[in-house]
Amino acid sequence: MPGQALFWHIESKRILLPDECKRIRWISAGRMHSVVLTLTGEGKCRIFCIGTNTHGQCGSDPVATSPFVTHDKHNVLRSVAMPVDTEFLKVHACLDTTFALTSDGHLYAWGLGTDGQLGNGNNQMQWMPSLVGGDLADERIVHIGGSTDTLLAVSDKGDLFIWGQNEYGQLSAISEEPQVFYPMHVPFKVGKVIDAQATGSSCYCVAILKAEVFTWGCEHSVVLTLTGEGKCRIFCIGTNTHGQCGSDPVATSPFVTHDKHHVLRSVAMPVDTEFVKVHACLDTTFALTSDGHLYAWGLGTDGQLGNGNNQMQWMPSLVGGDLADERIVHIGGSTDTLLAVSDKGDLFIWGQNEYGQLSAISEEPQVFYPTHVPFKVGKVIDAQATGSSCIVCNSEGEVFTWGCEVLGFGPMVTKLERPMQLDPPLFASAAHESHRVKKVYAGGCAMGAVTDDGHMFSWGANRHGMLALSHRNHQHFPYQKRLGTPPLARIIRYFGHTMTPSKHEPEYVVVARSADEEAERIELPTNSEDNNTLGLQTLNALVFLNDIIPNFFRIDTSGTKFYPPSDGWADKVFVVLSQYQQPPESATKNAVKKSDQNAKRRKLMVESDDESLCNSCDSDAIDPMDGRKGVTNEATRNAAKRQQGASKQKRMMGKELVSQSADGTNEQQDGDTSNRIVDLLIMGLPFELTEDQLRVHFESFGKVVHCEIKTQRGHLSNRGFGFIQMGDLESQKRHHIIGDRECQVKIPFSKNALSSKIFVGRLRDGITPIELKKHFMEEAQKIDPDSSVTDVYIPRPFRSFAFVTFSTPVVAKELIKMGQVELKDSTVSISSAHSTRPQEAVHSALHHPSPFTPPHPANLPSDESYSSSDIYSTYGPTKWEYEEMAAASKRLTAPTSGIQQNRSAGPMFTGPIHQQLHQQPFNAYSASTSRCWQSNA
DNA sequence: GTTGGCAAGA
Repeated sequence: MPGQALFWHIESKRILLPDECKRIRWISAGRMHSVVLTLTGEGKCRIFCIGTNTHGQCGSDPVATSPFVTHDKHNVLRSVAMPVDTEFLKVHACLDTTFALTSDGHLYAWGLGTDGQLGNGNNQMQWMPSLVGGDLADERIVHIGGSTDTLLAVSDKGDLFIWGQNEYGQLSAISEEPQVFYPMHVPFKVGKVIDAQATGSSCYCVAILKAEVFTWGCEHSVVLTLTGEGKCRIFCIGTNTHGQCGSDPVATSPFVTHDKHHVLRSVAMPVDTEFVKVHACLDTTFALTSDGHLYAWGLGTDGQLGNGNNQMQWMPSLVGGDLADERIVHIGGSTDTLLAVSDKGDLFIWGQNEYGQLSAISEEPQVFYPTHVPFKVGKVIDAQATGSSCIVCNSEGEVFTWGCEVLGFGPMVTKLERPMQLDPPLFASAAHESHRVKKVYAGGCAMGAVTDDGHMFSWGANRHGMLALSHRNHQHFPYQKRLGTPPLARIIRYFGHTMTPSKHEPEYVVVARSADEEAERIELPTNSEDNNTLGLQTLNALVFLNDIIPNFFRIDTSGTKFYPPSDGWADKVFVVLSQYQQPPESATKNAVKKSDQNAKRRKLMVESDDESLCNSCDSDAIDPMDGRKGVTNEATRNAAKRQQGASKQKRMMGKELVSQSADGTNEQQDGDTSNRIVDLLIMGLPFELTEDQLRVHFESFGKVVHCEIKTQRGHLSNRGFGFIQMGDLESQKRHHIIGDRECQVKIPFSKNALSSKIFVGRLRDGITPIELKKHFMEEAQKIDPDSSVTDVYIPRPFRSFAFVTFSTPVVAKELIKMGQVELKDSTVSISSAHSTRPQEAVHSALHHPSPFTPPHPANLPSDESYSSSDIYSTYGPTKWEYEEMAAASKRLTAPTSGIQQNRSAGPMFTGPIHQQLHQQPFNAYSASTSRCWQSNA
């Protein structure tokens, strides 16, 4: 930004930065002066001060020049003459002293030094910047704080240094003198300090004791802090509707956990002792003391509070049951099932038991007191739980799981009542490497493990791609994640937020390999989230066996999925004609002739042939177990080998049967463009991708007429999007993974395109996005059976309106024409959603925080920091999906069971048919391979 | 009673 963008008004004068200063890096304000760190176009650092210079705090001689003039006759500021020409990261101003921190960790100071603020051993004023000495000499300083005359610095190691004024004894840990003239290391046991500040009479710092110090639940977070005196303070932020933030949700607003100055209020703990860990599950919060006592507050409907009842409780209380005489060292559990571990390595569980994850101790759906489980799993060191399963690791580095859904034993094992050990070689990233696991993770429906040599593995239901595996399939075995991108913190975050969304039970379509009655049969799950449609990605043609009804199947507009018959899929058997089984051309033609002359059906067959072609080109979509791989990366190959070696089970893996390719185009397409060849907008491209690589990718789907990647004006770097024009319509409608990124292929905005979004007014409070989606899905289908709701947005705080977007503008148009619809016993109004985008731009320019605002040190990016936006990242669910998941997680439906495991099986009929179709998955696991641990009980 | 985040040629 140009220097002129930043100015001060002093005595009606407009003070400017020199033209060469193009960017602002940091600003800080003292009592009567300010300091700004800028970067020139060449990346040089320049520091400017403005304001009162009576003590030299603006970096010029107050005797030689006017004490107020820090700018020239053109009102352009003069930069402070720094003794080194290096990179500066930060500037800081306290009352009358100024500091600048270099990128190599040296601190410079100038201005008032009467209380030793300059840290140079004396109490003189000094207008020329000088190096701050004392214990900082051999340290790499990363932070400077202090608003008055007491200063704190933090080194890259997290050590804390203090100096300056000590009139109130705030530095009494190091000195009894009223001033400390050199920075001194303070050996407070506060862990790794990441931020430190001081008032006129007190100091505080935020320290990281352990990574677990900050955890988050469904709608709230909890942080454990230490004061300068080493006192523990626990703060919660977020929704307090169930008292999970530790204040009375009735007496106070359920959302306000801070005072009018936006300062958080600490949770009133019943004991003033040292806390070592805080933990949040969905709507309940826990704090663990150093002497092994666990406290809980928040939602207790499933017995999460472990106090014997099912009440909500905002005041922290001691967790009881079998924990009473134990010294607890760990608390885990991401949803409503909790696990605690004692110092002896004993395991205790309580809370929700709807999926039998606690069936070793109880048959009830809830367990209200922590109960010791006598599993023979060795000395437990870490324990976590998803919404339906548990995972522990022991001191030998062995991992055990039990419960429901994906447990890491392949698609066949979806229910275990007792812990079963995962094969250790699954956790070895190479033959010679360690396979000892030291830490396990669990979210709503996925798990993870980290070995003692730092390798990370994950597995579970891959909802919304939350496992960041470059594909959307469930991961049935531990799969090694290459760390770096995305960083560890982010992956952990996925685990923390992977809620199981509610879903209607899918139907199962019985499909036979041939019309022969003896032929093997398989059940295919329908997409319950999409009207029980059956995806066609892996099917070449479907022939209805029992009866032939013309136009029996309706196919969606993209030609990729079947709508269910009017009386559902049940009680019918279908035959699949696979291209691997029969000569494709004649067989397909015969099938068409014999069974159905319908033109739409023929079109489908042509398209589905094409679909299989697409699949075989899409390297990421290919099963790593399958020989036909394209560019499968090494990690995938290793994992494939590992999985092959680790399990003798025959299994069918591969892509989801349910089609996703319909997502490739979105609501922005209008009726015309969807059937015309147009330029396609490709978003989400890897930044390093070249046009040639993009062309090669799209050429595998057909002729490429035009290919272009957009770059910054005057730069070579790719802006992450480009345009493609394909030679034919069919290859235009694809779902693409380029590099390791899932890219969105869209038809660009057309100026005269109709809007697919409506404004819904007069909504009653309490309506959820899920309810809105469901209702408008029904409304949409009355208008166009092929249409659907693609987005629902309810602005928060609730203002009685929402926005609903449909897959086609026709639905929006018709609903707007209707003007209103009945929704849950009330009438809601419908009107067009007028875009406010131009105003939005103005609004944001006026009201958004200035881009100059320096980030809070605690928010600076680092491997261990995370922002709340991480959970909405490319890899994870969108905000709306997240909200939906969070809401849904409160009424978890029965986990997938039985045949649904086939959802992730496929491609169809290229491998053995599932042998155990009609058996319960638990039975499918043979006793001979079972290493199921039995309870002593 | 009109929007979050995403980010969008020529």
